[in-house]
Amino acid sequence: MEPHGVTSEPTPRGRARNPRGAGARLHDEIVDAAVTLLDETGDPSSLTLRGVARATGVKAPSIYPHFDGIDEIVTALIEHSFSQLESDVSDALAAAPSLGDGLHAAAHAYVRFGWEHPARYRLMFAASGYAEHAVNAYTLVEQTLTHCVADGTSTSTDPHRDTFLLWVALHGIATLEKPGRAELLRLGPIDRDAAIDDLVERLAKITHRP
Amino acid sequence: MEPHGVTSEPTPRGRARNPRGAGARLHDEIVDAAVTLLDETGDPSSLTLRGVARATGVKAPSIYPHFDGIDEIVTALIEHSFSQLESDVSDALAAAPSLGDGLHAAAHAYVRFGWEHPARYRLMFAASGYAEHAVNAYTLVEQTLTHCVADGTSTSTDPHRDTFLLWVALHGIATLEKPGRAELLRLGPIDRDAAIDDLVERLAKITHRP
DNA sequence: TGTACATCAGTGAACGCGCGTTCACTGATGTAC
DNA sequence: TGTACATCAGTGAACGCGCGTTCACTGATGTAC
Repeated sequence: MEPHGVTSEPTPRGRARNPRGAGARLHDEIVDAAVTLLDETGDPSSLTLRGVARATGVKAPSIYPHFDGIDEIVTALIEHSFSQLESDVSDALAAAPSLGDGLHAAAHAYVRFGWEHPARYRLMFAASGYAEHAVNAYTLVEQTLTHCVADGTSTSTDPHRDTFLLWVALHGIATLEKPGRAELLRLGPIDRDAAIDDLVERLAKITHRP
Repeated sequence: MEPHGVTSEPTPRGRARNPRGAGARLHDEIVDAAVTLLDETGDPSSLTLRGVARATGVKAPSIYPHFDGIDEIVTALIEHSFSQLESDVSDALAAAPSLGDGLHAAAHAYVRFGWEHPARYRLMFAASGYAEHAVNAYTLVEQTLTHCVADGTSTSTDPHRDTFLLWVALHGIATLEKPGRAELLRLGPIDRDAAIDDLVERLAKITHRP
């Protein structure tokens, strides 16, 4: 039993103070906490300076040595998320046994990111400055598609444009959220994974399936 | 000249008190003000009860006889917006000289709504309850596509699924915001209106152009 | 080796602000008699 | 027709809350001598 009215919380949330030279560690802990907070609440308005501090296990003023305000934290969160998305996509491409497989795998990886982190995915593209980041994954796909054309896997006559169409469509399916939603929409059962494959084939003009 | 320090604002924002039986008028004025506020700020966090009251030209407590809180206002805003989107799409369909033209026109109308009201469009689909509303525009398109198949305009073998693919793709291009963004993205000049036509043709399998 | 001091990571207390919500009110307009 | 009253649309003042931001501080750890 605790003494009356005393709830024991000596260390804040189990976070131990960082050792001497490692103050910079808190910087990354703050970004990680913000990511988790957004993923768990699903609500961008939960990203307040005090809220992120709480989630990090630290008091609000401790944020300032690392970030000038919530906007800088959000910027860091977005940057972090884009590089995660980019490596998801490039890993999927790299692991595939063929170029055609690679395009399919990359598309699934891209959409999966959106389905698994819907609030974060939305925030990434809601900000006006997503341009530079998005371009990386984009050019990766465009190059692959160009190779597919050289290779005979695709009959695209304009890989640049077709990559754009594919990207736009994948972005759409990624933001219309998870499988299971189709039933909710009373559209009858639609296999969303198969839909991704269809989009790849029709928009990137992949002729023979893996 | 005004007397010292006195800014003349006798009537609040030019709004005149509603006449006797017409208290319900304020209900619609509040929704309209919320729509305008969201469209103009582009920021869903601007939708606070006090903010909407200000935009309506009324004090905060005056909201309560009409709405229980900001959530009810947002619900009304979303409903209003979906019926606007739905009539945009069905008007475009109705005005077209042929079924194939109709599909193209409907697609453009749909995407235009997203481009012209980006924050509102996002909010409509961010809410978890968009299902029932979205289904209306969806079935309208599905019926048209089915007629296109009967008609020979489309070679689709599964209009239900292809409508889904088309919708998803249009949703994608609608949320990636306005033309002009492509240059910003350093993707080179991509004609976004032509992209919409491409999506319609490839995903709804429209064979002959209007 | 001991000790004074500097540095570093982070806290506590306080502030002003806009928010949501309540309650009693005001003043114009319609209605009963 | 006149007058008392009810109703209706909306306001003013106040509250507690979480927010962002500031400032002086604490206490542990490394460093100079």
